[in-house]
Amino acid sequence: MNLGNKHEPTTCQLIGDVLARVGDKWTVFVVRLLADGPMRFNALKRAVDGISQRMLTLTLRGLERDGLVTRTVFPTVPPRVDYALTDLGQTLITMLQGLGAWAIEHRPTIVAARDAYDARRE
Amino acid sequence: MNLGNKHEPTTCQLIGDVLARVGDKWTVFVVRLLADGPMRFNALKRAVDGISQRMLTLTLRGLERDGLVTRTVFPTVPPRVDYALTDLGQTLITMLQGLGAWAIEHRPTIVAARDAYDARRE
DNA sequence: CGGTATCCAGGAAGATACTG
DNA sequence: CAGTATCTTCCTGGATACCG
Repeated sequence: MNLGNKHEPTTCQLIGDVLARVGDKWTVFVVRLLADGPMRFNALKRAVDGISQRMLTLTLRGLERDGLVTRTVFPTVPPRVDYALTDLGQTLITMLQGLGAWAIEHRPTIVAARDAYDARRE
Repeated sequence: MNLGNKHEPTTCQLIGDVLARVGDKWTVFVVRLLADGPMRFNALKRAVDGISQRMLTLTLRGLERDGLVTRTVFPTVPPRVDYALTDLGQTLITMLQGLGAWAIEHRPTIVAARDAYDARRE
């Protein structure tokens, strides 16, 4: 960890923070789903293929903590909990679209470079 | 958007790939430094505070493999190896600037949300 | 239904030592 | 100088079981 002695974080470190938040295994999927509207816990669990209950909980807690997602409990029986993006969370969508566009545009190049590299080393 | 198709990668998964590449602990720092021009191995090591030789090597190999960075060996004594961004690597810079702008703009909000959350749970 | 609590395996990353 | 090799430690995430 390199938070040095400077009092102001560098842009690099800020980017690092964002990526630490958004760059984990599941966050993008969850945020993307919530972009279309609020969802219940098990709806998310079903929609995000392969996620464990534990990881969904952790992901949602992290997003909630950073003010990107709200958690609303309806005290019914059986209980119901809705998750929804906050305004701040919505702004994330735009950024993710940027990432998505870049990914779509350059993926063929990257795959080709990867294959070439692997062939060279094989 | 449709997420059900399992045969072609969804945008979400593409974004996930990008984040897996760029979202690790050191990549952003290295790319940011190379944005200003080529650098030698030890220059990078000195500039990226706290990185181990091992992790710098791994980071650079990964970037090289994906065609984001070139590795040029000068067969001098002592040896000299320059790393530089490729054109593809340059396009990453723009994206990182987007992330940086988002981070700078919303960081206060996130920190506040985090503090509020922690206070609530404390 | 919507979680927690607990255990465990596997990979990521640090420290250190050695090499062309 | 620019790495590789090895060891170890730490953390992430999966599986499972249980609770309000």
